[in-house]
This record gives sequence, structure tokens and C-alpha cells, in this order.
Amino acid sequence: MVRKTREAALETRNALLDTAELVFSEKGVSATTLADIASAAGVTRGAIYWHFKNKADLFDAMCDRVRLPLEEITAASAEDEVADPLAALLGNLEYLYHKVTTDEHFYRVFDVLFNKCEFVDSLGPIVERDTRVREQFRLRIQRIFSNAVQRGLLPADTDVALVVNAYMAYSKGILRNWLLEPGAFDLHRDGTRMVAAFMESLRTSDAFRQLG
Amino acid sequence: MVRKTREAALETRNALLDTAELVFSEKGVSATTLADIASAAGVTRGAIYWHFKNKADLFDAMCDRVRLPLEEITAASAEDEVADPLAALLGNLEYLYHKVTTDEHFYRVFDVLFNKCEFVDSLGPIVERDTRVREQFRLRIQRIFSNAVQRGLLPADTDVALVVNAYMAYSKGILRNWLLEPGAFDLHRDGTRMVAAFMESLRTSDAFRQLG
DNA sequence: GCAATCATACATTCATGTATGTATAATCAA
DNA sequence: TTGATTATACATACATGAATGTATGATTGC
Repeated sequence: MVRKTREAALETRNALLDTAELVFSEKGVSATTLADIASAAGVTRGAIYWHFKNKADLFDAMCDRVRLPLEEITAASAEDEVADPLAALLGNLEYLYHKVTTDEHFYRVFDVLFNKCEFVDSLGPIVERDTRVREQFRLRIQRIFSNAVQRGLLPADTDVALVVNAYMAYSKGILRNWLLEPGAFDLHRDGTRMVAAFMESLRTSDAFRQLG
Repeated sequence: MVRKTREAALETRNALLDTAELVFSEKGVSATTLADIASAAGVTRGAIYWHFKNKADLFDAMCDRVRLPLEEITAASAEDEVADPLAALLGNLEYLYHKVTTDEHFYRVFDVLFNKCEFVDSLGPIVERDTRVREQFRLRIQRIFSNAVQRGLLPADTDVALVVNAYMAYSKGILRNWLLEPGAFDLHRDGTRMVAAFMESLRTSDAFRQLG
């Protein structure tokens, strides 16, 4: 019983990635063996080694299925020309929160990335790319808030660097805590409320002004 | 060359825990072998198996050196009798941020706990206890904010549950992001500013009021 | 016929746990 | 005080299992 059509091969590849999400989420990345994934997917390790180089490569491919559509979304949001950059940023985040709550792939992959794997060099070039992605993300957020200051949406003496770090910590912390306890609150509704309050406080609170 | 005095034995035990912090932080918990820790500490695995049952037990003891003094601090803050519970909470968090930036043990253990280990059952009863600690923590935060509402420090229609989740996500996200990039901002100064702005926004923002 | 898509079999490495050895400190008897 | 005894604090050696990577085999589409 050996599948041969290219369609069927892609099917098993996707099934392997689906299963990897599940097993990684349950047992953690480093604790799961390739035999675990293979048996859970109803195949043997031979199938895995045919489609992927090793566990790191499989992990990488699993992340790509989430990262690629996510990059399209954030890239699609025209950053400089938009009238209200803060509202656009909040809208993007709201979409992410919505995606994580409704798309099981997003949910599991983020769960694995945040709580079920160790960000050390053993994962190969994954950590490096994550660092680069984070730098890109930081620059993008920085531009958005600077843009908001220039447009008068935020006070002129806003401490943009502080705001950027606060936003990254808050938005990520909300997602991360929800993944740990999905029943604690409604990520889409309440997460958006939290960040909306944060956006509001940028205008009202003196704590975000530059230190004299 | 075999040490024998109880003093020397405690010395090697502490040295093992110190080394475990370093190696765990560098290679991740599951990727480090007991031989790694032993050789880095200048002993053999025999020393580890004498002082600890296995890697999970060693990990547990490493966490205890941080958890125990931390519990003393939070327990020492009288919760119900304090005049301004929000200020006391902020003070506690500021102390934690201060500790993490100045005490290398706190820094490394939190780094390991947040970014260098997988919270799965393979760590034994550690995950269960972490869940219990989180529940206790949630209850404590809940009491603090409810107390603040009753004392009129926060609006009467404050959505306490939402505030609790927001505080936990924010305060933890700040710490976690700083651990990933310690150079991004000053945790003690800026982290406190961020949470102070959050506390302020609880009074001013409508987003934290209960939904009609 | 060949090449793709797996399954199977095998060799290697490696971490763990335990068993044993050993030298010294602590304890105690005389 | 001293010598013998015992438990301590490790080091060393060994057995086991398990995961990996690869090599090879088998089957089928093209």
C-alpha cells in the first residue's frame, strides 16, 4: 500500500504537518520523537524522512503554514498612507486574535511556539529568523507610532520607544496568557478591549511622555 | 579527591544549581544532559545523582531557590489592610522587576522558565504546581482589584475579571519580552512606568467598564 | 522502463539509571 | 586520645533503551 500520485503525496505531507501540530502541542517539541508523529499520522518514519530533512525541518515547515499567510496580512496593511495608523494596527491585532481563536492551525502553532518549545540554537536557523522577524516587527511598530505622533494622534512628547516596547509586551502577553488558559477570557473580544484601552491611555497618561 | 564535610557537600550542591541555571539558559532544559551540567560544574554525574533524584528534581530545586524568597515577598504584603492596594501591587511588581535586573539567579531562572523550557508533563509535577501557583496568583490579584473597587479607587462598574486578565498578561508580557531582549528597555524603570500607566487607565478608560 | 513514495531493517550514538568502588569525615568505643 | 567502624560524598563502570539517520526494499504511477 504505497501512495504514488503527487496529490496523495501532498496529502500525506499535510497530514504529517497536522499531526505534528497536535503532538508537539501535547508533548512539547523536544519530547516528541519522529516515531510519535509518524505513528499518530498512520505512517512510518520513512514518510517523514522523505518529505522533511529532520525534526527541525518539519518544525520549520509547520511554522511556515502559519507565518506565510500572516505575513501577507501585515504586509497588506498599507502603513504610511493610512489615515489612522493606530486604528489600523488595532485592526490587524484584532484579526490575529480572531484568527487564533477560530483557526485551529493558528491556535496550535502559536501554542507550540509560545509554550511548547525552547528557543535555543538546537532548532537550527529558526531562532535567528525569529530574531530577524522580531526586529522587522519592531521597526514596523515604531514607524506606526511615530507616524501617529506626526499626525497629532499622539502627544508630541510621546516616548515612542517606550510605547513600542509596551505594545509588543502587552499584545504578545495577552495572546500568550490566553493560550495557556483559553477559558480565562475571550481573546477576540476582551483582548481587543485591553489593547484599545492601551491605545487610549497613550493619549491620556503622562507615564508615556518622555522623561524630563 | 573526594569532599566529605557537610559544608563542602552543600557547596557542590549549590554549584550544581548555579551551573544548571547557566547551562539550561544556554542550551534549553530538555537539550541539556546531566553530563553537561556535571562537566560544566567540574564533577561527574555521580554528584548530581547523589544530591538529586533526576533532572526534573534538579530543575525543581533550581526553581525553589527563586520561588521561596519570592513567596515570602508577596506573602509579606498585607493585602486586605493596606490603604492603597493598587499602589502596593505596583510596588510588589516593581520589586520583582528590580530583583530580576539585579539578581542573576532571578534573571536566569525566569529566563529558563519563560523561554528555555517546555511546560509539558515530562517535567513531572512541576506543571501542576505552576498551575496551582497561577490560580493562587489570580485569586490574589482578583482580591486586590475587587478591594480597590470597594474602596472607591476604581469605578464601581469596573470589569474586574477583565482587569485581572489584563494585568496578568501585561505584567508578565513585559517581563517575558525583556528577558528575550534585555537591552530593549530598562525593566525596572520603564516596566514600572508601563504598569503605572495601566493602573491609571483603569480609572480613565471606558474599555474596562462592564459591558452593558 | 524509471522514478516517485513510502516501509522496513540496520547501525550508531547517546542519555539515563544503577551498581559498585573509594576515600574521607564523623562517630564512637576503649 | 586513638583506633576502628560507619556513613557520607562522590567517581567510575556498566547495562539498558531509545532516538536518530541511512540504507535498502517494495510498490505503483508515468
